[in-house]
Amino acid sequence: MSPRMSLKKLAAHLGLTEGTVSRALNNYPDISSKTRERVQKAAVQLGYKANPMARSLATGVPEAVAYIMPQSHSSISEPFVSQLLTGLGDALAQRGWDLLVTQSVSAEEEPEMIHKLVTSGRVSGVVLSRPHKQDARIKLLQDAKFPFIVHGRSVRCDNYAWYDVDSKAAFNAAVDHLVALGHQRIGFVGAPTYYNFAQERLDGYREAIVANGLEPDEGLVQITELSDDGGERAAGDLLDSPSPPTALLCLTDTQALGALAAVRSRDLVPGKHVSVIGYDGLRLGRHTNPPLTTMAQPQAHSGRQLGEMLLAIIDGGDPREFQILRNAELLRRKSDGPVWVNKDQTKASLVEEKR
Amino acid sequence: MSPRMSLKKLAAHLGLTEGTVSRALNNYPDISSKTRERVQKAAVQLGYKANPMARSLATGVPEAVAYIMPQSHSSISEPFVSQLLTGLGDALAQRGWDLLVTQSVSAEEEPEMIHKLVTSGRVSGVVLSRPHKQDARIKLLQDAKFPFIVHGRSVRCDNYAWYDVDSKAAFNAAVDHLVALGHQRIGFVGAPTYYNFAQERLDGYREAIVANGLEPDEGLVQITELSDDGGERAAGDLLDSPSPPTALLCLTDTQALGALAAVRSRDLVPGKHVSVIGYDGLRLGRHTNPPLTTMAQPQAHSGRQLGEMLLAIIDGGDPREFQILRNAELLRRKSDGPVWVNKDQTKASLVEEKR
DNA sequence: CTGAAAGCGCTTACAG
DNA sequence: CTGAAAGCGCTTACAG
Repeated sequence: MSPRMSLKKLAAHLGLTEGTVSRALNNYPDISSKTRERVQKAAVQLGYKANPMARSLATGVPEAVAYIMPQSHSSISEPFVSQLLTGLGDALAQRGWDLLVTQSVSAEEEPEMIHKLVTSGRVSGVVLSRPHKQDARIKLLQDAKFPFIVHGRSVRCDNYAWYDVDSKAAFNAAVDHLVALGHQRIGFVGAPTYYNFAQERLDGYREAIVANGLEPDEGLVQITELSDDGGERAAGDLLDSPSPPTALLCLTDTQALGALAAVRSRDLVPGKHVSVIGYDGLRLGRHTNPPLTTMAQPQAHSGRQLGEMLLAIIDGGDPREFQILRNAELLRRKSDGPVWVNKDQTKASLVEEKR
Repeated sequence: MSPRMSLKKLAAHLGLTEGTVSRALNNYPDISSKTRERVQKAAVQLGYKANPMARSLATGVPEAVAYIMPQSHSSISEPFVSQLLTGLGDALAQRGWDLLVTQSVSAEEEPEMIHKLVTSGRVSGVVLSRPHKQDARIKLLQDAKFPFIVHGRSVRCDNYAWYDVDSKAAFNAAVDHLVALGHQRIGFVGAPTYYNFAQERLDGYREAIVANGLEPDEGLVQITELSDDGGERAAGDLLDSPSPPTALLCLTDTQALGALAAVRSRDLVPGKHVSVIGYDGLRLGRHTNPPLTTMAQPQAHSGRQLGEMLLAIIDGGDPREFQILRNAELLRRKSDGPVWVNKDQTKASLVEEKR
């Protein structure tokens, strides 16, 4: 490792001034193509790369972007962040930019953290995950006119950039599917609705219940935490109720894992006695008992898209022109099936009997 | 958002020079406590924070560290990187440092990438994952005398810092456990041994086979890729062999997921007809069919430890003093059990019959 | 087309 | 104890 190359050394080596070398390297049009080539060749030969911090300081443009990690609720569904980071990193690498990862200890500190990030001058933009319905972080970023993009949407999402999957449509489709299988009592395992995606999915569920001419029953919806344990508890409560659902629709695959456990622990067979459908399309759903039917999000690459859009916005693009809505698709594995009807006992009485 | 505070403005506001204010902020001893307090109070009031890039440029110490993401082989086991990042971030946050995340497209580019990182001056240290037996990246970092720590170890690991779990001991324990259950033919589902952990675990397995007085049989070891599909194929080959194993020891939980599938698809019951043991202790193992017995790594916090150790090394600590070896523990769920013996047919003939 | 100079926002010897 | 100056490694008007 030679003692780190610098502009000064490179310029001296070439017998030029630093300014000229810098302009040659940055492809300024007013440099003769001859010296430009000479400079660029020498740069690669001597392994010269401009120090990004010095450059950022001089240009005022930090060549980095920050990803705010969501606080994890469950260690299970985190393949997402890894995939997202990979995609983001790819997009940034195209331009030689860096990816910073930050997190806040608590939800309350998030705005404070965003503020620091924005004023710190370390990054040119940020990507947010899992927005709340009313998201203080988004407001902050907007007020500061700071480039950002969100993975998901808040309620009012017309005036910023986002990438999201249509939760409502997905839950419509899931309900339709279950109804087509004969289910009339469909339970919903949800999460606190300050998360906008939790609200959207609940809305999608309710909407489809009505659209299918079923009786809405608030006793069929359970709000719980975003984890397998939460899903297990909520599903258990639903199954133990006087007139239990014959199908369980869960907010996430992680919750659905718990729901499967709840079903099994009552000596019922998921996919036979009780249908269970998750959302996310995590690969690990192939290995559950039984394999989990789920509304699968479109393949990966969301990270890359987010990265590219954010870059475009940093370049001056209008955030409102970067709004992508994708669709989830039903991925049938083995945890759903026709409503269970026994000769002389209904599903409800079967559950009754098990107690 | 007021027009970003600067040292200059703060100094003007206080009627002091930038130098004095800077020293007061950085707790130089030669500043009167009176002005120090006055300055620090004003700084918080006006929300002044030194620009990290400018500061790094001036001090020569980049206040950031890079984590090199391992190329992912499977989207399943990635909860690790998320947890690791969280821990690392926590450790760095104590000092107000940043966490950069990078990745290489291919294994061949890794050294090149490391080189760029080191010479770029953006970070003061790096953390590496999943080293190879002979790891070019480690050599590079050592030659450059650049602070780093590795999550895992290469073969020669006496002269740098690392955090690892004792794979060999874990696989000894797993074999002992299976032998105690009566297993004599224990299959091994592994991965390419350029990964040092793959080699260590294989060594641990072999060692224990011999120590338990069993006949080593290379026909019982299968090397495959680090994914559920890989595990499924390898386990399938083992089960379909003329004299199949009665137990399968897998390099990772992800592979074990595939092994479970292979067992089930042959109408055998994991934990009854064939025992399957994984390694990692992923929570999702609670939801497999049946729940996966595994050698569980010690609880989280490895990220935090790695971060703290790296910081200590950057501060001038001797890397050799930062080497932590932890132990995995057998986490029995439901995929292991006594060797299967039927009245009039052995396990082997049972498999035979299934064909 | 290239050079000389100022500046980005800090820190840190060096004086006094 | 504080001020004045130089410097970190770049970029970018401004001259010529």
